[in-house]
Amino acid sequence: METIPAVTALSALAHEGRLEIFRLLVKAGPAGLAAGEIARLTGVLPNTLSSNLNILSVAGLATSRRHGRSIIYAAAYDRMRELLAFLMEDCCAGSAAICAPLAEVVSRCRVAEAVAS
Amino acid sequence: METIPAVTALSALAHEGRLEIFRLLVKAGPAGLAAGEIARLTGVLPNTLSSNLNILSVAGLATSRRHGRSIIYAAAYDRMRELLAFLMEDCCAGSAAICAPLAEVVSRCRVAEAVAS
DNA sequence: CGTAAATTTCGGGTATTGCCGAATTATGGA
DNA sequence: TCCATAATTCGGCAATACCCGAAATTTACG
Repeated sequence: METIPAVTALSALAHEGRLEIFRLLVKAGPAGLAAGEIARLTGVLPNTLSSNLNILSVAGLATSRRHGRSIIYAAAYDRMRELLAFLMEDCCAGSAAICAPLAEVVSRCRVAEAVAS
Repeated sequence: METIPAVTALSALAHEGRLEIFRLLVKAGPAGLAAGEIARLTGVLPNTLSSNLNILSVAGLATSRRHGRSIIYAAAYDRMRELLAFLMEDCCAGSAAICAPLAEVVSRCRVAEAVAS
């Protein structure tokens, strides 16, 4: 991942409301959530939400598809993984002090998945 | 790590110039870099740099100490690790699709460190 | 002391962001 | 067709971010 898209993605996540939206989308999984449902869950106005969903989409962190009258948003797992890889490889360039301890976090994630499935 | 400091850190990194500064600091290691040296390396004006260094410091991503007439800035490895852990655990809450593939990135970082040492 | 060097702080002007109310578009159903 | 629903787009306003030149602060050194 290059610098500019990484900065765009970081900027998209550097907002409390959008971070909450992204969190909801990740929890919802590939099935995603309708915009209206996100508005209901978060309590934000539909137009504000629409703007923030668009920012996440432009940053590549969310995808959208129409389903009847609703538009379903889903987290873009690949993009988020790319962003994390960018940050980690960027950080690890000089030292492993940051990334090496994250091995435990990664392994915990895998365990969580194994338990869930 | 809680949401607010995470958003602050993300916001600090969501800026091309500050991301470049942080990258330089990480590469420089615990020894850090003098503000003037960063200014020379990046070509930004000293006052603009000072402002961005302050933003990184407030976000907890950089530390500073005086050394003679210079002020040495260094990357705050712990804070960056906390931020990455926050993002990964936040992402992994529902699925390992994002974090599990990062195991390879982590292992590559460790190898790099082993080679370097 | 007095001066130079390193960095920060101050003040501004411009650009961007964020939020809201209102209007608009798009879809599904009676 | 007509209406209700879902979501977006538009216009404006307040707040914030960014960058710069100039001045101030802090430290080192003769």
